[in-house]
Amino acid sequence: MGRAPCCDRTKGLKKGPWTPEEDKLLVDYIQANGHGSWRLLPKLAGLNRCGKSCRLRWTNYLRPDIKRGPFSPEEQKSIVQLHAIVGNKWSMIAAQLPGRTDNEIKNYWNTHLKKQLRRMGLDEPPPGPAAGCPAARHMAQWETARLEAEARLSLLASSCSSGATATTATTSASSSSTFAAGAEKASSKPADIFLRLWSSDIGDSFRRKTAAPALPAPPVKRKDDVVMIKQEALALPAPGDDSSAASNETEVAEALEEYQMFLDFAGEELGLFHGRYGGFSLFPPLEVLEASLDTAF
DNA sequence: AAGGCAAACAACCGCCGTCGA
DNA sequence: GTCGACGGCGGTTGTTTGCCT
Repeated sequence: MGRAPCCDRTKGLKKGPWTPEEDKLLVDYIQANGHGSWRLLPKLAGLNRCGKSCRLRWTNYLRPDIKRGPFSPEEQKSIVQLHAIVGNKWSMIAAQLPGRTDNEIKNYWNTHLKKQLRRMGLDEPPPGPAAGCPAARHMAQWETARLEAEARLSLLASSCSSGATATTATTSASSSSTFAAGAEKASSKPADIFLRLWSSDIGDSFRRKTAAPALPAPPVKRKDDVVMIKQEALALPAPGDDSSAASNETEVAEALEEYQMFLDFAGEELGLFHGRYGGFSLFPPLEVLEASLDTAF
């Protein structure tokens, strides 16, 4: 179903750059009355603009919480990481960067980061049909799985290091949503980027839009590692009585085994994709995953 | 100094999803 | 269930700015 343009062009509404006077009218009106209906706003505020133009001007430029100025290295890094995960979902990326607008991030990506990555030989996969190819979808699914796995590891690590039981992280191993809730409960300030991501709108969006693949049960390759991790995790003092401790042991063991499955399977997928994007992969090399296990425990 | 060019950024356009009548 | 209004989003375009020759 098509729809009529939001602005009646026959009325000679002004287009193009905004003047300081127009900005002032818009800011004054919104600060006094809120924006209400954007369609009615221009008339009420005395502006000869269409409502859509007013909304864009406000959200992208005039809003008081907008942070202007150059992107910090941390912000750049976040944008690259988030773009690798969610693609051109600028609003989702902007939601993770307080004070930055989707338009600003989009422009910054197109004018700076895209070129930087290209120069570094980290070009994007070709746009168009390839984006919907099975390999790309497969990759997105695995990224979802990896995020959850990393988040679980983060939660386990934070729970262990704080002396708390790992129960919170593990009782919900079969449920992403309860896991996310558990993660939030376990730490008001999530431990790292993966946990923050998983607890964020992005993680939520993944959980809703991209169902994690139904994992076949792959053979656990690095059994020694799992055993070692289990032993170390289980050696931690578990508060509560003995029966709950036994239950905790099982849950911890299950969670760790599940995480190991993620790692092993992702590692295999890494090998599959590693050369595809010039060595730039969403999946960290297996050694890095192993290192993260080492540092976490 | 002037013209050409590319980079950067603001703003527009059109599509989509949601909501209420 | 259908339709229209609305806001949001991503892609694209237009304008400005700065650099180079």
